[in-house]
Amino acid sequence: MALQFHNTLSGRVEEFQPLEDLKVRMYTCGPTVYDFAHIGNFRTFVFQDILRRHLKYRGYQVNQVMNLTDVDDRTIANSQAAGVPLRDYTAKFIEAFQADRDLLGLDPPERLVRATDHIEPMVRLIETLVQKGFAYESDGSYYFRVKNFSDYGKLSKIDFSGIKDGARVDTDKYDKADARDFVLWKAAKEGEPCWETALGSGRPGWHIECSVMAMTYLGETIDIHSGGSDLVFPHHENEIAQSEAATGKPFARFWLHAEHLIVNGGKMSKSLGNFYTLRDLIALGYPPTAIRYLLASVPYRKPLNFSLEGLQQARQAIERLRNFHYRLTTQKFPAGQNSDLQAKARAGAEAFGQALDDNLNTAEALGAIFNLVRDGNTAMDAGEFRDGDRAAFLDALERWDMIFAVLDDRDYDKLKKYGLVKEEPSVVRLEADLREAGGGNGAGRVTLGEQEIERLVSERNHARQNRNFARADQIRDELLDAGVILEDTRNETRWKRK
RNA sequence: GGCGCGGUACCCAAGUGGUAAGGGAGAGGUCUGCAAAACCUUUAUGCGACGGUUCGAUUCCGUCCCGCGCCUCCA
Repeated sequence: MALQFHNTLSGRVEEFQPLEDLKVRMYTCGPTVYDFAHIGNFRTFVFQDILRRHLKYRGYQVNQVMNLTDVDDRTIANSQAAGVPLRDYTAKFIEAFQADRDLLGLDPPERLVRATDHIEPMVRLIETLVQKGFAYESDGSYYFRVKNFSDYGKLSKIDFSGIKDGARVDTDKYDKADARDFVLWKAAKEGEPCWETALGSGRPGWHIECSVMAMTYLGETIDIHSGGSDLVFPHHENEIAQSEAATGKPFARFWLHAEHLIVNGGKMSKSLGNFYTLRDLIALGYPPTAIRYLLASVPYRKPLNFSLEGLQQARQAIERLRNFHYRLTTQKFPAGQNSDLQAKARAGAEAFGQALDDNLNTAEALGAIFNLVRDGNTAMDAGEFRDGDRAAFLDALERWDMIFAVLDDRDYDKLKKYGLVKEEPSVVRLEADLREAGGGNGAGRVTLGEQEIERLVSERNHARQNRNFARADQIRDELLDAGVILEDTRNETRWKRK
C-alpha cells in the first residue's frame, strides 16, 4: 500500500508524494509559550513526531519547521502579571517545552523558530498584501480583506453567507471593515510590547507568523502543514489566505489535523481547567514513556479519551514489550533456525509498516507488534525458538520502536536530568529509615541507586541459597517499599522499578 | 443551524460485504521455598436504534437517537 494521509483540504485520504523527490517540507504549529503546555497539546506534538519518524522510516528526508508563538494577548498578559519582560517570560516556557519534548522522546525539528525573531519578514508580507489589495490599514492596525480572496473557506468549509458584509463590528478590540476580516498587524497599545516598523509601531497578529516562517524556511509551497483540529479555523484558513494572496501559489499541499484529547467527556483545555501538564503526571508517578505510548496509541484522527487508568494500561503494555525485548536480548536459545518463526517476524514488521502507511494507523501498528510478541513468547516457551531467530525478532521490534520509541527505558535518567526525581539516598540510611518506619509505610517513598539494589538482590539470593527465607523475604519487602520489583526466574533474579 | 469526529466486550481500541485485531483488567494454567513477576490460555452469535439492498451487513444506503469538537482565545 502506498503511503497515504487524510488531507483536510480535500476531506479525503490521498496518496502522499512530496513536491520534490524524497524531500518533505513540513511545517507544524507549535505551542504558544505563555504557560506550560498540557498533555492535550502534546497529543498533537506526539502525532507530529510519529509522522516525521514514519516519513523518515520510509526513506524521506524531512525538513520540519516548528514555530513558537511568543507574542499574543495571553503571553503579554501573563508576562505583565509576572512583572517580567516578554522575552524573558517566554524563554522560561520555551525551556520547559524543550524539556517536556525531551521527556516524551520527541525528535527535535530541523528548526524551532520564534515568532518575534521574524518581525521584519512579517512586515514585508503585509506590505505585499497591501500592494496587492488584500490588506488595508485602520487606526494603525492592518487587516486582511477576506472578500477579495475568493478561496476563503476552502479548508474549513465554513459558509460565510450568513455574515453581513460591511457590518462594523468590534471584536478583538480593534476596528475592521468586515466581520470576516482578520488582523495582520496590531497597532501599539499603551504599556504593551511593540516593534517600530515600516507599518508603524505595533505587533504582529497571530496568523501571519506561520505564513512567514513556513515560507521563509520551506518555500512558497510546502508539502505538509499540521496542527490540532481547533486550528483549522480560523488559524489555518487565514494562513492560506495570507500566503496564497501574496504568492498566487498553493501554500500547503497536505493539511493534517489531530483530534483532541478528551477528558471526562470534554476537550482538555486551559480555560476549562481540566488539564494535566506532563509534570503533573510525572509527579503522580507515571513514566514519560507511558504518557507517550498512550498519546500515540490512538490514531490521530480519533478523539483520545484520556484517563489515569488509561495511563496505567499503557504502562503495563510497555512492560510486556520490554519483557519480550529483554528475553530476546538475554535468553539463551539452541543453535539453529526456525524459518516459520522468522517469516512471522518479518510479516509482523511488514504489517506495522503498512498500518502506518495507512494514514498512521498506530492502533493497528500496535496490534501487529503484539502479535509478534505472543508468537515469539510462545515459541520460546515451547522450546522452538532458535538462536538464529533472534535477529529477525529483534529487528522487527527495534524497527517498530524507531516509531513508537517506548522500549528504551530512559525515563529514570531523564527524570533525574530535569530534577524530577528525589536524590538517591545511601542504602545504610534506607535500611535504618525502613526499620524506623516499621518496614516503610509509604510515607516519602525513597529511591535506590542501582548498586544498592544489586547488592540487596545478591544478599537476598545468598539468603535463599542458605534457606534463610525470613531474611530473603525481608529484603524483598524492603525493595518493594523502595519501588523495586523482583522477578525470580530459574537462573537469575531480575529487578525493575515500579 | 453549518462543518467535522465518534458511538465495537468491564476499561482503552482496530477492522472488514462472508461471520469480530491488539492492549489493560478479570478468570484458569505453567514456573516458584512461598509469593511476586514473567509467560500461555480464556473472555462480544455481538459491533447506538430502526428500516432497506444483498445469498449474506457490524461493514453499503436511508431515517433516527446519543456524545464530542470547531464556527474568529484554543494543539
